[in-house]
Amino acid sequence: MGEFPKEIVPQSQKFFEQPTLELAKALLGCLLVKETDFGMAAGYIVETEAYIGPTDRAAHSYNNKRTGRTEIMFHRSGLVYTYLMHTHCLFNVVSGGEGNPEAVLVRALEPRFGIELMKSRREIKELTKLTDGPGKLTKSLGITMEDYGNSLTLPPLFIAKGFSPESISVGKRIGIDNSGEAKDYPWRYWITNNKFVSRHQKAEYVVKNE
DNA sequence: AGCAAGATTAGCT
DNA sequence: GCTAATCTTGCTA
Repeated sequence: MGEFPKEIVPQSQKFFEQPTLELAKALLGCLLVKETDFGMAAGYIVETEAYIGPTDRAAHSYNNKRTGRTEIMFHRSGLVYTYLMHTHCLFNVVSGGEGNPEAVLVRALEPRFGIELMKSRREIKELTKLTDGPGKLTKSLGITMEDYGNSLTLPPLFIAKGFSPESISVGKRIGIDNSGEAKDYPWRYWITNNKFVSRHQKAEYVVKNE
């Protein structure tokens, strides 16, 4: 780990073993780090969504559906679940524990390290459009399907300790309108007033930290 | 082997 | 707000 700034401290396996809704909140403020041959890029997680497979119609693993794509969700918490959506790779943290297919989708980051590298990958200049969406952040960090199934406690792709947000907003998840009742579950979390979130939405409620 | 759908994005009206 | 782009997965035959 000598090549990383010393403030980058990976989260432990234990961190990923909390209940999925708790983990989705706890991930806010954490640093998502990706290392490649071109260098390291990282950003603070500012927006997440929880997917509780067995009973959540919006989840790929709804009704415990187990396919080549969802297989990793049935494994231990803290692994990488990446999948392709149209032309984009989306990044999720496996949760729920062995045999319980749940996950947290990371939807937006606040760029922190390797910003020039991110800009070159996206071919844009505006900082606020670099990682404000699930497909944008994977392209900026260089996350691909090669990361599928790897552990998030170790390089090249891992989650490190960050800061504790003052306030967390809670709302409905994005882009799942055809998922029946599940579309209204308040399982989207974002750091209140953060300008890097993927979309502005009215919060169902707000959680203040002391 | 064929096909429909999709946890998105960029660009245009 | 609306639509095209673009391609893999998973389901049906």
